[in-house]
Amino acid sequence: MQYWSQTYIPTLKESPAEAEIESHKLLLRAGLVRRIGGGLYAYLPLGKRTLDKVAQICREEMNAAGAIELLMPAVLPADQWKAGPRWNAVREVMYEVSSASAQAKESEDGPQYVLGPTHEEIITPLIGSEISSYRDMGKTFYQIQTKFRNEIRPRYGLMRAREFIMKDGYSFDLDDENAEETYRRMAQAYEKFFARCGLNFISVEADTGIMGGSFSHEYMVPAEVGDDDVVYCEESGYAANVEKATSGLPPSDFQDAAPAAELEEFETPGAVTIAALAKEPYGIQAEDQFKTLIYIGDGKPFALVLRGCDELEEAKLGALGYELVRPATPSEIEPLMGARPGSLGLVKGTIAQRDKLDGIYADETIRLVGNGVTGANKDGYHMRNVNVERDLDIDSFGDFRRVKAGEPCPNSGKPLKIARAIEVGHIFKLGTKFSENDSWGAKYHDANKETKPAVMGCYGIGVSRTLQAIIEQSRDDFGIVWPWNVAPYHVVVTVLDPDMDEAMELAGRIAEAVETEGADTLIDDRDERPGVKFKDADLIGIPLRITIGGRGLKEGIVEMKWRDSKDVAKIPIEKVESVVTSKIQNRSSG
RNA sequence: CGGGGCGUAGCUUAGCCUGGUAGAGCGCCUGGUUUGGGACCAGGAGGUCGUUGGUUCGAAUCCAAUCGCCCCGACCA
Repeated sequence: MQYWSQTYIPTLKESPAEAEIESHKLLLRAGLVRRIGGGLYAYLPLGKRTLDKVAQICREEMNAAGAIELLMPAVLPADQWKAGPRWNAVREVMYEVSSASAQAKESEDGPQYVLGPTHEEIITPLIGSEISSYRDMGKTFYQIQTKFRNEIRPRYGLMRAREFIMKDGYSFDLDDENAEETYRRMAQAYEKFFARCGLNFISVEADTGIMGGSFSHEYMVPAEVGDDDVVYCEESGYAANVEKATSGLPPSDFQDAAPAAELEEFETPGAVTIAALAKEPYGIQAEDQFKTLIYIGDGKPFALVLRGCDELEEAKLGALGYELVRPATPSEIEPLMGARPGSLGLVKGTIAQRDKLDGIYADETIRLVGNGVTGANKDGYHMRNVNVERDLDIDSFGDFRRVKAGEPCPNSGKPLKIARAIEVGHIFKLGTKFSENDSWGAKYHDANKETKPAVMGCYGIGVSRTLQAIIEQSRDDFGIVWPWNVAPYHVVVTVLDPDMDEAMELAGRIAEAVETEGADTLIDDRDERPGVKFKDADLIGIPLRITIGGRGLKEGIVEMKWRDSKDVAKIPIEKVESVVTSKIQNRSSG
């Protein structure tokens, strides 16, 4: 048990200006965290307690799923990253660490150390050097640790911070089959973990991004303030991150629209946007236009074509196999194509330097366009009656467009919905991307003495982000409404007259009884007015409040109120210990 | 990195446009009256007005630079 006067819970009546969203305001107002710098937070005692609760539940579920906890350093040798497959891609989000004496050397060779943003590059050679027999395969290791990522724009408090707490796990299996079994087991552990945190969440198909690997799922908490868009269908259960989502457009049996008219060039002075061509005097619907985009992949330009009405989903460019991809600049585009952006097209024979293009990729849905319009690679000119097979110079087709709400679900055909969500977990089946490396990978000898790479998976949970996601989802006008399992204290005994020995003794007895049930108790013994105590108890969101007041004592009762209910129960003092403990048993088991 | 906004006491902010040397509420300290949903009275402490430079007799106020924070975008393992 803890006396309020002995701990430190600095609640605020007003929200500091730094906070924009409700969960961030409540983190500050309830005295859980304070900002130290941009994207950097100190956990005050109440925040630390809650963070520990979330981490402990995570630990329990990982252990229950057979994972083994370890702890790796946060300061990592840069050489180990440089030897890995994604140094260049990941470097810009990494903090570099240098000692004063090493700085001169580092300026030439890059940093000597980095702060760990994740640990594949560390655990793979670690386990690789430890394990060499197939008998030792089938292990999953995890740690709960501070991670560092130089977010371009930290925001929303703990939601996207430069330093955050993460549970990262890594599995090493004999083969694909075993790896997929591990993946399923971790997925189940994730479901249990988020459920125990009291979260409403969904798992969605996700893009593997820079991590690579064969497939992945994200755990998403629906919330307006989320950073991700989730595409879903209630009918079929289909759910995917918009980066990954596909729709039933185009239909699987569709055919190219038939060419019907002669290709011709026409003047379009000043019209350099899809919208401009859609207006008079041209009146060409966006659906009937081709959108041509030039990107640079690992230094090599390539072209993309989509329907004018569609947006490129950049994450889908990952399928093209480049390590670093960025949009080309106008000065790169003009000599290549022969025109500035706005007049670009991919009609055969019109591209100034076709041989410089590393590839021309088309979204499948452009096949729906017949007699379309595209740029002529000549400023101020477009071409009409453009047809896909006949006229466009395409190397391959793929899925590059971003799905829009209302499009048919790929499984059920019903309209897809889109919702904002917070990503709180992400699991990947990695395959052998890391383990197969000859010099530092993780390989084992099988029963036939053959050397094989371990089939890996990796599993992340944003522990500190989960904490804030819980608040975002579990609050009301008065403050946080903690789910039982993650509440910093389960019960607050609000003593309205702490000067009365009788009241304080009763509070102590109740707290002792409650703690034997495993419930953490906070006794509000402060010399404050009742209103202040009630407001603070609501703000910090303790699930159960027992109020002891002089008035009630005269009647021989105390009051019991759940944070998520308006009802106040009056309980005779002689029964209070048994009543409260039985209520707690119900709540903590349910 | 591009666009926008904001930096005045621990927190929320007024004052800035139209220059004359800083005010309020909350919080904090002292005393008193209060005591079941953020009390009241009296007194008090606390601010190099983000920083630096410039204009001016005089700068929180005007100008410039810089730093920091917030929002939108880009980015996001």
